Amino acid sequence: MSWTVGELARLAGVTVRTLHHYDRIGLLQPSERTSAGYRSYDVHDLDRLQQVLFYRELGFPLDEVATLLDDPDADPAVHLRRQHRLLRDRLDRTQAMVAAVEKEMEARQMGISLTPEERFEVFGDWLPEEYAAEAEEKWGDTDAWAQSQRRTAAMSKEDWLRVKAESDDVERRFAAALAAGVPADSTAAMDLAEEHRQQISRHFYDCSPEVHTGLGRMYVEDERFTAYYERIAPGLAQYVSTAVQTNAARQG
Amino acid sequence: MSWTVGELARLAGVTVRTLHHYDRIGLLQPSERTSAGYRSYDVHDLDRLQQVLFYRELGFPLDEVATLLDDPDADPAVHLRRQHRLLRDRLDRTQAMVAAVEKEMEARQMGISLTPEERFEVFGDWLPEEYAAEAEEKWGDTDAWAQSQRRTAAMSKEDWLRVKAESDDVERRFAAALAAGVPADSTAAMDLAEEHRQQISRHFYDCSPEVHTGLGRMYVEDERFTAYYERIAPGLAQYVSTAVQTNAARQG
DNA sequence: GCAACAGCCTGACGTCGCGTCAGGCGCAAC
DNA sequence: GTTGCGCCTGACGCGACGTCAGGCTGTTGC
Repeated sequence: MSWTVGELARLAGVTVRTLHHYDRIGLLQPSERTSAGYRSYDVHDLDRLQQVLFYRELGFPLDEVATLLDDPDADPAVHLRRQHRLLRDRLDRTQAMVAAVEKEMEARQMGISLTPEERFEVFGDWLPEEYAAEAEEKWGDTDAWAQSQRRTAAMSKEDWLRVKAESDDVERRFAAALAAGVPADSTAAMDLAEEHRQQISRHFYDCSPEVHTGLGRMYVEDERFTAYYERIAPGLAQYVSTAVQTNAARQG
Repeated sequence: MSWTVGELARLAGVTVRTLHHYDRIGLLQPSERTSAGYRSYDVHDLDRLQQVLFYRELGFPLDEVATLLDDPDADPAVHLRRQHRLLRDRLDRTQAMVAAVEKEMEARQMGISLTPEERFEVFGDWLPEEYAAEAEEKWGDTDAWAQSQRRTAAMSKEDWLRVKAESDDVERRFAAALAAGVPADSTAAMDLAEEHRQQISRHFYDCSPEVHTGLGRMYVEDERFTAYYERIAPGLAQYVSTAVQTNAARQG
């Protein structure tokens, strides 16, 4: 059994142009061409298209989709598990948005209004979806990653909220220290950094001082992390980074 | 209280460039400029930005967001209700995708594989999200729309599935008639069309023969509907359209 | 046996929602 | 008074296609 572009397009609910595009960029090349140059897709191509559409729907850029699908040691089961996780993340996120809307409706009915921070909270909940893929790219082959995957996979939504509350707390105390003018290389700041390290070890993976140093560097080098901390308070990314790295040096 | 671009960007989790862009295209213009030309956002701007981000997250193009927000008789409560609905649609859709992934996992474990149609089913479930906005644009001020809104708002997920199964059935029988060479203006095809009309009346809104004629025209004129029917079978859009319009003429 | 027509092909340019410089002004701090 | 961060306005770039234009192919109807 094989399909022409038009047939596959109808089947999958995309346009012919999209399939042309995927061909051109090498994301999905038909396994055959007829003598007249017509594209001919077989069942494996169809399989791949399904995966592509899945990751695309979840917001992955096409080049990342390509690297995910071309990873030689990612069998179908790996993809299915990952997709399952990503979807659950999305469910959680959507539920959070529902909750936010309901909160606003209630507030409105009671005639009160929310603070600016409260109103944008739901948009700031970065951490899951977007980052998951990149993180795996970088550290997918490390023990830490596997360990983190196992632990977080077993976590319920309530577990997540507890973990998030705990880390929010440390972040707030970091921000307070920064605002109070406490130097980033002071003992107080380093103690916060140490607390941060132990949190990671408890909830995600063994975070040695060396690993923590790497994380600290990333907070100022990877703009995603930088943006995350800067949204809490300007200068916080650099502050936490310094505290973490000084603390690691103290331990070592 | 007012905010500079940078402050608002951090608060809302977007970039300064994004706010510049929204200003340029008129989607969100700061209520004031300082003497030096600096943008100054007040609490209403902040309010509007939140709405913009909400609709954007739900996949609306920015110009549609603008028309939604600039609608004079859409008070905040209307937006909240709509957002609540859109989110519930999204929850359903995501849950359907989770179910699809789990179905695949099971199939894989039992060593069987799904049919191509089954595998793309989840991507074909058009109808809600994307269309909702446009539909309201076109018919938001009609009685039919209000009626449909009231009824569908009260429907549970099971109700939806029942309705969908019913309409799928008629669509399949239309496709079978087309495949069997039954003319679109035959009594058999018109009977199917009549069944279609009564389904709409039962589940959504009073669909008079005249309204049904309009719908029929749309099936070939609006490419979204055309695509929907063409995915079931090539030529089905035109076929259903003709059957519906001939049937309406018979009634009239 | 050939005309008609739907479907396929390859450029190539357009669009949307920003990202990313470049070059320059404003203002608060040291 | 200069250092430096934040703001400004162009202007070009990019990802993921949409949308013609111009031409070949393959099936169907007479």
